[in-house]
Amino acid sequence: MSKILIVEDEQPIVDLIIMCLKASGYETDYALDGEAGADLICERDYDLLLLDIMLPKLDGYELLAYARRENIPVIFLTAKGELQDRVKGLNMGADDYIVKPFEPEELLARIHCVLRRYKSVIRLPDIKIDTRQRSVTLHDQPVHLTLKEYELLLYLAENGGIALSRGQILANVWESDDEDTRTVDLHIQRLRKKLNLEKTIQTLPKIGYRFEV
Amino acid sequence: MSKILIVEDEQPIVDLIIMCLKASGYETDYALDGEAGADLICERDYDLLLLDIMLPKLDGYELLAYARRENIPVIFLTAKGELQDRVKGLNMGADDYIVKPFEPEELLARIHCVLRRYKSVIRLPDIKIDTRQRSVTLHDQPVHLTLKEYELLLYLAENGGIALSRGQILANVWESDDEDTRTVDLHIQRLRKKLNLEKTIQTLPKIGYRFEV
DNA sequence: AGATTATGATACATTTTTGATACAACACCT
DNA sequence: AGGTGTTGTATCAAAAATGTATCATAATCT
Repeated sequence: MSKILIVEDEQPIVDLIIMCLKASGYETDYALDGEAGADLICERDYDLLLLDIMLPKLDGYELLAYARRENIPVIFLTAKGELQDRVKGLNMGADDYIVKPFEPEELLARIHCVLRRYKSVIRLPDIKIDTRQRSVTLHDQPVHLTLKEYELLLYLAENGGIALSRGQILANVWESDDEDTRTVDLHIQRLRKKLNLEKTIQTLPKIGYRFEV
Repeated sequence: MSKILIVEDEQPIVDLIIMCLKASGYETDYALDGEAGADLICERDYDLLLLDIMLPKLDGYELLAYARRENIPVIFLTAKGELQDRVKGLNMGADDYIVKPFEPEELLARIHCVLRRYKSVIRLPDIKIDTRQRSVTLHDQPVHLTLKEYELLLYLAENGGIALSRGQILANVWESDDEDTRTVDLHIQRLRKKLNLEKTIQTLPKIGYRFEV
């Protein structure tokens, strides 16, 4: 079952949440300040974080950065007045928020929703990409991709069905605006070869490429 | 009418733009820094963004990323010297740019153009054009068009019912002012053949062509 | 009608773009 | 220093796109 970390400095709230989660079969850990939370995030592997924003030592936003690094979804626990916080958190990449005080049912619903929505695994025909492990398999056989190959694959997969110019690809994967280079073509070739994507990655002559979905 | 968000840190420019847009019947919002802009983009639904590049807190490129996520077209407002910015922006997927200071008429023209162009699916009898995919189907069967064929079709479809001279077509699709060439005729033929447009693309002898709608 | 001009159809030559391969530069690790 | 892996450039071959030339056909004009 999923493992959830709670970082929240008010013990009674922590206890309440843990009770709820245990009852629903989730595994839980908790930390009462940001630093302890950060340590746990690094040490262990969680499927979801519940983060208070106002925390001693390290605040929720900083923990959010940790979470992003490890690709763990986050739900913020915000106090009533902190609408701005909420917006900022969502902008920074939180997956949801819940306003304290909340009903246990609502919390569970949101957790369920985020976990379901949060696909660290992208499934394509024959290919599976696990963004948390940064691993790719073809017919369940692991395939080694270099960094650029992996990033390119991800970009293509995320933009499946859309025509992408070389310029766009370069800008987004390489963060370059070079015009006169065949780098993209070469990496497309390598991906096609490694993952049998000859048909899936369509060449659009004079335009660029399109990843068929 | 369309809703447009302006993100620009110079209030006088904002006021000017708002005045223009209101006069043309657009609904407007504005933000004076990148963060406020990001919040608005997430909260509300815009049809178009006008983005300055140099902005406090979050720059135009970052906002562009937000826009891409929500599929909102973007026009950059660039200062005179920033040609590189312009190129980078276009590569990253901006739809147009305009150099400050600009004439209100020009801004309106570009806005109009982008909004029209950004409709991603154009439906014609039997034919569907998806501009995001850069794909064309005839009776739901994909039809392969070359770049020029595709651009020509788009131009014709956008100017349905209007008589177009070869000169106009050449100017708009080929960006050429060649006089003595049969290129247009040839491409019209190819389109007619590929998409059963013998009747739909009317020949206007001594004039040019007209796409019937 | 016959001449003239404009357009349609086809074939082909040219140019441009992409695929494939080899290799050089570079970083990283031991 | 040597080995390994990644990344991008250079080169050539293959494929695709594009435009010209040519001739047939249709429309127009005197």
